[in-house]
Amino acid sequence: MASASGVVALVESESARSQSEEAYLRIRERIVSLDMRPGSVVNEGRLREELQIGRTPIREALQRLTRENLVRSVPHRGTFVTDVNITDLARITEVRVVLEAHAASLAAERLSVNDRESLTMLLEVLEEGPSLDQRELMRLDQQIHRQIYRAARNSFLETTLEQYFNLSLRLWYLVLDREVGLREALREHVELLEAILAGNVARADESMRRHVTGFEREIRKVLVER
Amino acid sequence: MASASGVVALVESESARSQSEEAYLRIRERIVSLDMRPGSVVNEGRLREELQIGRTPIREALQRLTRENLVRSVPHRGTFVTDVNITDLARITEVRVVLEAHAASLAAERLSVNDRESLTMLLEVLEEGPSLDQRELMRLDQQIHRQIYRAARNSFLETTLEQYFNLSLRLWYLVLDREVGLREALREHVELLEAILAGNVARADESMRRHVTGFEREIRKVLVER
DNA sequence: CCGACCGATATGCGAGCGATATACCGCCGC
DNA sequence: GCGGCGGTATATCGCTCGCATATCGGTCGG
Repeated sequence: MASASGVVALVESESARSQSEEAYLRIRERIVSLDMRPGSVVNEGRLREELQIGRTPIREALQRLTRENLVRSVPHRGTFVTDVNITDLARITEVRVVLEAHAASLAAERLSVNDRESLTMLLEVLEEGPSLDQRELMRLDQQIHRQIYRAARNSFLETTLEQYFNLSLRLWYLVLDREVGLREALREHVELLEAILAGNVARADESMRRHVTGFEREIRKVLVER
Repeated sequence: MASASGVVALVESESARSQSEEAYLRIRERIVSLDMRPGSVVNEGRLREELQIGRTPIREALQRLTRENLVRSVPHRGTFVTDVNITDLARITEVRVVLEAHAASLAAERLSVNDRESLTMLLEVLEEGPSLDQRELMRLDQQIHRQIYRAARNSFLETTLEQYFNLSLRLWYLVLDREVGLREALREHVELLEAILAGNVARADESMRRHVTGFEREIRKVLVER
């Protein structure tokens, strides 16, 4: 018995505890990575057979995604993946700028030994940045942001930022194939991490503001010409 | 049939569309107003009979409240109203300060004619502030904040702030009977509204920061001596 | 006195039923 | 013959209900 559950835990180690959580994470991944395209309909029955998960967990996952603005549900008409538009991009960025900057400030202020170590490692990876392709770059960006959220030591801030980050991440996926000028984000990241590691609160705040607004500018460029 | 549903719609006009929503709002109200005390167990069956609502809607409401940190659910042990402590107060305030201030800035920047009118009305009510008791004061504070959220014209920011506001509101209820020095919040409000109405972004930002941190200071005073 | 079993309790999940809103189609009026 | 309208059909959803499962506390046996 114990060994069986041990194996299960091992197999599903990454994904989930409850089926609800599992469904949520997998559907979210699909939406963020554009595997389910913006504006397309979400077919509950189809998800059920594809994920091999019952109706209740799927339903709960969709409700959660609705609250996070990744899907939109119209009572007896259907559920749709949220569309992408420039207005939302601007609104999301508006919030992200102040929250991310604040997180960076707090991280600079409260940096623990462990967090310092993690950020230092990320900085080292950044140094060899030019050898990375867009997907690796994106993955690295994720790690950096999430590590900063953790380092800010505020669980409320962390979960809120996680939500907004996923919304932004989908936008990045949208422009992934057009060689968009997000490589200069590398320099921004270096500056940002150095500021945090130096405990320079004001500069960390400032750097993160530039980074997030720069991100928006680049995404917007590609988005307007669609 | 049509008339019956019409009557129902009339009776429940304010509260809900779906039973899920109804359950959510009513349970949230109970928690925020301390009718369900922090740390107490949430009995699903009891809620079911008290609210005359089925199991699924209650369950969905509780999940939503879990996401908003108003209840905490431990897998097969029970669901509890989230406890209150000074650390959380500090963390919540940390986020609120930057978000509320940003909302105030945006409101000052984007104020529409209608919003201007609403805020002007609230300002007039404020002028006769001293005649208000604590509960009315609290209600007025709610209206002011929510109106500012709306005036900021950013739906993402609005929903996020709504969540944090409810968390804070519960803390206010906690100290409601001790005549706590939140009356000076009146002056802060006046200054805040005037700044927004004048379109003074920097001052709106500044005023809101003072207001939220002042709020925290007062709550904290009462909280530490418990 | 300690450990293991067992019942109580509460949640997680699945399937079906009734309600509802839309879409389509046929009919009526112009 | 064409356009507007009402009725029916269908798909989806919200909710109820019941079973499976996991954890805890108490008790019995060693």
